[in-house]
Amino acid sequence: MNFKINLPGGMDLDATCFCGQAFRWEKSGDTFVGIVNGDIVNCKMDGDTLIVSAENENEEFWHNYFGAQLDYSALKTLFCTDKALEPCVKYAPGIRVLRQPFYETLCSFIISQNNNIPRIKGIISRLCEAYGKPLLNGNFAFPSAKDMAGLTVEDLAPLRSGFRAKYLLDAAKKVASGEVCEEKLLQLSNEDARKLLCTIFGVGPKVADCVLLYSLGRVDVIPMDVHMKRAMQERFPNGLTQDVAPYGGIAQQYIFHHTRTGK
DNA sequence: AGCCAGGGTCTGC
DNA sequence: GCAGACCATGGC
Repeated sequence: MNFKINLPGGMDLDATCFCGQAFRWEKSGDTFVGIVNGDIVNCKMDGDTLIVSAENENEEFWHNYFGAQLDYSALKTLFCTDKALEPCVKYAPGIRVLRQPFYETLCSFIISQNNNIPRIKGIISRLCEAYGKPLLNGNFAFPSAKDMAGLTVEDLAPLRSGFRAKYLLDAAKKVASGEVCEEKLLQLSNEDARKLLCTIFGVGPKVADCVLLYSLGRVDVIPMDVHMKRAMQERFPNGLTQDVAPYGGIAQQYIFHHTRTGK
């Protein structure tokens, strides 16, 4: 099924898919192919319009996924009133923060700890291949919590995820049992949701904040990794402005991408 | 060889 | 509450 989504302020698919927030997108010519919720998704931009080809016809879902409810044009105008933030926005103005499936996001950022992006992608790819549902063309869905809840660390050995394997299994068990679930988290404040996420063995403040921002839509949450800590110290000694703070997570994405790949 | 990568846990003060 | 060791793996 094909449909179009209007994205105010446009989107740079290249920057958005490869700025360290999502790990299951590939570029194929001028098309971007992602695996999302067990669906192979093909995307292309036409001006400010996103053309999506996917089996999942729930337009609401894709609106959510690509943050279509947010006017990035207005956001960027706001961000550029901060002269320290402006160069980060101008460096890759087409970045959007995606709202991704809960369990996949949780696992992905558990895997991300003390790790680099290419290796994160590799581990996730091997996890899907081993325990995810087969899709067309040799693709695999991200496994569900129930798919993984009965596994052992030995079962995860082929992933070469190192010390993170036991963390993944505790996340799988707590999500499969409903002890930690998206429905609960959505009702909680940032602080309480963070606390609940941190009951998972191997989930600390940074991973929890990534889940809050990239899956639960808390765009005011700023995950602080080493790059962001450095960037904030050097470029934003007084923090973000009061006007920007409610969208701090989105500003973070521009800052993170700029400090990592800019010069 | 040593350092770093979108950290967290555990121990000891 | 906070610093430091330790944790697997791979690229540079």
